[in-house]
Amino acid sequence: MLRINYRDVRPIYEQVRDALREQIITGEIEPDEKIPSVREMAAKLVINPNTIQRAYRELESAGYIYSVKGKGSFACGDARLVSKRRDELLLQMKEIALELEHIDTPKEQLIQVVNDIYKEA
Amino acid sequence: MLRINYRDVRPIYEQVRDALREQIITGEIEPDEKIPSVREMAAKLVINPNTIQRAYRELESAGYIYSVKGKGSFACGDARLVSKRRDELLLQMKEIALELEHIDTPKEQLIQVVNDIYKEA
Amino acid sequence: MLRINYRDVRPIYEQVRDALREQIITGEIEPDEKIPSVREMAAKLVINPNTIQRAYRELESAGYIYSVKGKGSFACGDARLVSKRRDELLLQMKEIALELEHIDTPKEQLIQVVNDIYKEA
Amino acid sequence: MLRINYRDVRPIYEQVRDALREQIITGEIEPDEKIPSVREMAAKLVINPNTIQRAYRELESAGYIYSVKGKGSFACGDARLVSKRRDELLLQMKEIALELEHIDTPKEQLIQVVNDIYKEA
DNA sequence: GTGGTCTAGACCACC
DNA sequence: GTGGTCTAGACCACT
Repeated sequence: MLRINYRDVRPIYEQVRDALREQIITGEIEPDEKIPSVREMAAKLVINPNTIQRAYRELESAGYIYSVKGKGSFACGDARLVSKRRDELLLQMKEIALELEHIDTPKEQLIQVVNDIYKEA
Repeated sequence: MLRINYRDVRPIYEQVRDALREQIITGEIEPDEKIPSVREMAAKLVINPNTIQRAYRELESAGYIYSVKGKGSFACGDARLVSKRRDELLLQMKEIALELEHIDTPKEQLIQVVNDIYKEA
Repeated sequence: MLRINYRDVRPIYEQVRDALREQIITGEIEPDEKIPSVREMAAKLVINPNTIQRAYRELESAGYIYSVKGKGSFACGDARLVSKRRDELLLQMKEIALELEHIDTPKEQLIQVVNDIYKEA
Repeated sequence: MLRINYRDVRPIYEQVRDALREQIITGEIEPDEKIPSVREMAAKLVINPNTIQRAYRELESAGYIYSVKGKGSFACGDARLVSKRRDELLLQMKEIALELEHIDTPKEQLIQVVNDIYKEA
């Protein structure tokens, strides 16, 4: 279940956003399944509704959920959106790596960054 | 030489800003060397002075140049600028790698990107 | 309410920026609450929209608000914002105290300033 | 004598500037005494002349030295300039302390900042 | 001459 | 409607 950790370094809206995204990606929330309304979620977690709305807004613009006026928000099951986002990110990473190489950054430092991320996970 | 590419997706002020930052970091522009005045640069590139000034302003607040009223703008040359920029880039890369990990991208794909860059060089 | 003082030595965009930052930090503007659009604020204060936008742009790059194209600008409410601002101010104070020490200002004068502020409160 | 420390966290121009200011304030360099030209100083310290020029420029605008075209730069012996600068800085410090008090910063933190500065000196 | 601020008005992309 | 970029032209303070 979704739980807020106030000691987390991430802001609350990121915790909500990431948790829901995780549930959608893993299939815990099925495609086109309804997710709680902004008000329900805000009441359940005792959080400002604006914060929930921000999480939903980002999930929608990232293509993980879609909302239907008067009906609510629903999980989006389109795997192609994820793949498209992955390509964008890999391209951005390429450009950053290029500039890092250009200012003589040892390759090991870049590898280190990647390893650190995948170790924590 | 600094040249504007109107087909570039980046706005003009970002192109100017990034090109100058590059020249300062690589030492092409010497420490405390005077850079062209806002009006000179605007005339040379056939761009509105306001647009140049925005580029200069962002470079100043990022610590790459400093401006003196009535005198001009100067490069903040310093060996530490390179490591500062490197830190910026590594942080950006970290954030991108984090999101890639979140959407279940195999670690090997990230390593591949890094390897490709350093192989070409 | 936010009001412009034309006799203030600070430029207009700084007055707007500082006033909004204050409201966000103190919680007068709630987390993720929508703030007036660039055009609304410009109309209300009878100021050019470009000037308002500059204030918003600086607030965004400093992490106090976030803007979404086509939707509006929103406060980045977070308890950590206060401690962030406190760190900024303490750093500024440190630099000023350093220069004061450099010109042989007696330590007692600096302590006096601090005491005066906290006595009034 | 003035010596550069490359391990110092301060940039070179600040080291030069602060060292000269110190010598002027303490009277080691007498009022209206000529200080080395930009080129002489740059040659002696094996530093980019631009960097020396920046140090001199800041000392001039801060009122510690004055330059006469074709003759060189000279120490400024006017104590009133220092006193004026001190007042400016104390005023700035007052404003910062006011905002710090406003966001419930414990008075001890401000005192701490002052103490740290005067301990190092 | 220099940097810096401000206005007025246009255009774009996104929602 | 929204934020964002760009232009044209004015004015100020400082050197």
